[in-house]
Amino acid sequence: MNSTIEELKTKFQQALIAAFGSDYAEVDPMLVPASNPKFGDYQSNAALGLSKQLKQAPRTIAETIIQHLQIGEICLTPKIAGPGFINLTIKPEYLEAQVNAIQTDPRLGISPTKNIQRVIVDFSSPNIAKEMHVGHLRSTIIGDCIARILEFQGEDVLRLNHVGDWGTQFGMLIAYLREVCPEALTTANAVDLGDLVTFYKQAKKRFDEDETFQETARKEVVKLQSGAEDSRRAWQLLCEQSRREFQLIYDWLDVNLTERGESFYNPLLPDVVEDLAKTGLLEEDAGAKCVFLEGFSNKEGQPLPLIVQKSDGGYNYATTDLAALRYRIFQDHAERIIYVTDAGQANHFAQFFQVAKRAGWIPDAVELVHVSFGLVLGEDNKKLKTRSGETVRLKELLDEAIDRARADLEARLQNDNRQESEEFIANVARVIGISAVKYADLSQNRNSNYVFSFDKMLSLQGNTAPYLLYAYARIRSIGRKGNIDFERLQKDAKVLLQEEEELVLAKHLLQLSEVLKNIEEDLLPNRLCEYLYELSKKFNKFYEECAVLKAEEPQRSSRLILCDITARTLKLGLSLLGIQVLERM
RNA sequence: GGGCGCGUAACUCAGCUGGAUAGAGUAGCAGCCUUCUAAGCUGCGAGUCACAGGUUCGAGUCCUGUCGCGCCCGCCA
Repeated sequence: MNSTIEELKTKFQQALIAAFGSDYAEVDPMLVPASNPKFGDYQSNAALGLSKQLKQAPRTIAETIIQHLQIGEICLTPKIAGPGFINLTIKPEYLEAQVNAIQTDPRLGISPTKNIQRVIVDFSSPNIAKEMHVGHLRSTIIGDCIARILEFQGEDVLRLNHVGDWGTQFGMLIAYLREVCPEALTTANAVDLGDLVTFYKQAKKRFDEDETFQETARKEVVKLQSGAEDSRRAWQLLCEQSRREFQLIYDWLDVNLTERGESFYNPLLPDVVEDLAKTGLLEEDAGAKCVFLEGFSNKEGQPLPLIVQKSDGGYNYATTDLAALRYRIFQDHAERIIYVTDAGQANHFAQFFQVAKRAGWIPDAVELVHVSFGLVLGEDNKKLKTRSGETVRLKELLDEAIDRARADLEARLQNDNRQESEEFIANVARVIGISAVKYADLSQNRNSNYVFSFDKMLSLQGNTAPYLLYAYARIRSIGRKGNIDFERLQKDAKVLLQEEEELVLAKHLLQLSEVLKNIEEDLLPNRLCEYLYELSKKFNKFYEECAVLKAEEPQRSSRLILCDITARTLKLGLSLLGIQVLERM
């Protein structure tokens, strides 16, 4: 199914050619949703822009365009308003036909993309032997959502977890554990991740203070990198331990990822440096091999280098990222590579992208995108920390969301005198808690910092997950009450749009495809949240004004169809956010 | 010193390629349940879009500068 806006765009282009000649074939009809419902559904701003070129008044141009416009099937008679806007209102019959068409379509009228791209979404990426923190939570939630949307659009998506499982920190940690807790290096589960994190902090402190220890740690890195049996085994144990811990979080969040950590690229690092040398970009500075960057300077105004091999011969993250980039392009055949990390790494991405481009490693058809996001702040507007100043453990954060959701639910059950099973309560609390956390994150423009507030995200009012889940549950409740078989409804019933609320709802239902198309380009999940929030509001208004079960036929069936499509749209939209729905709540 | 981002209602935030009178939600006030889940709906008030210039028929949106906040800046990731 073609989207209405696309169809209208084509009609406008034809009208422009008919009116002003083929020179105007490329003119953008500037077709956008109306800025205010009283102006109709869509507006074209083309006449205003053409005024200078045609040396005519915008309103005159608008009239000429309308004379050549053949949209009688879709719209009521266009109206010229203000300085020269062309306002369009979609015909109810056209809307009815569109709604009827999507009703029988499992994809709700959204056709998969025709030019399938190989897309890599690199997200989550926690560090082994460290606790996942809220920054990883944002990356995980946003990355998963983007991956889900691209997958639904039909793209060939590879979700990669670029875990920090390599590098100097392991030498440090292993050396330290050899001293204080050798069993951790030989026995699975000898210590839990929390202890490991403590050891890691102690090791870091020791590393910073003790030169002898630094030397021991460096030797340990060399041992590990050269493949020494016991070091290797110790490293593997640490990784497995962390991996299990991460998996618990991913299970809670319902997130799938393919782990391909930094260590994977280890054998490819020497080639990166060698090939850079061949391009002539590589320089040596203070013993380090580096590429000097364009447009980046240090405090003294000197060009800044991207270091790919340290003076001690070791490699660092820039090298790994370059190796990963080449692998993704030449082995995975990625055409679009999306990195979901915090905005603090913007420099790093701009830098190694630049080097890769100058080295000629990025084919024209490949797009590199850093999807960055702001910090998670506490309600004091500072970086989110526990009261004691520690980073917040993700598991505890999710637990608290679920506990609070449960407390809210139980209070309400008591208030309404409802009896529900423990299983029901536990499930509803879990879904609400987790979705509240996810939705709070996704519903904000990712570029800005985000203030984390349990009270706001779990609130029953406003742009929150519970509000959307409630709208869905309300519809399902109608279905139960009326004993409706929505599958059978599809066969013979037709939608009739008469009341204002019905028209408004139907128009909104038809816009999902456009919204998803935009998100595929700008990768802003908050646009989908906004769409779903508007949908819920419009449904609630409809619910308030239009009785469904008590309506007479054929209105009753027609309204049931609207309910059905709304529910399916909410379910689909929420699933793209990584959020489950509840039949009852 | 440089880079990136942000600055919109009392608070938290939307605002898509520049378009009509800048929108939501919270909080406040006033209404609506014998009716499909009131976790809802309706109404009211609330703004120098940080500031100053510029481009344009038209700027919250683009350009330049200033101020404020945050993050990042050579051998950690």
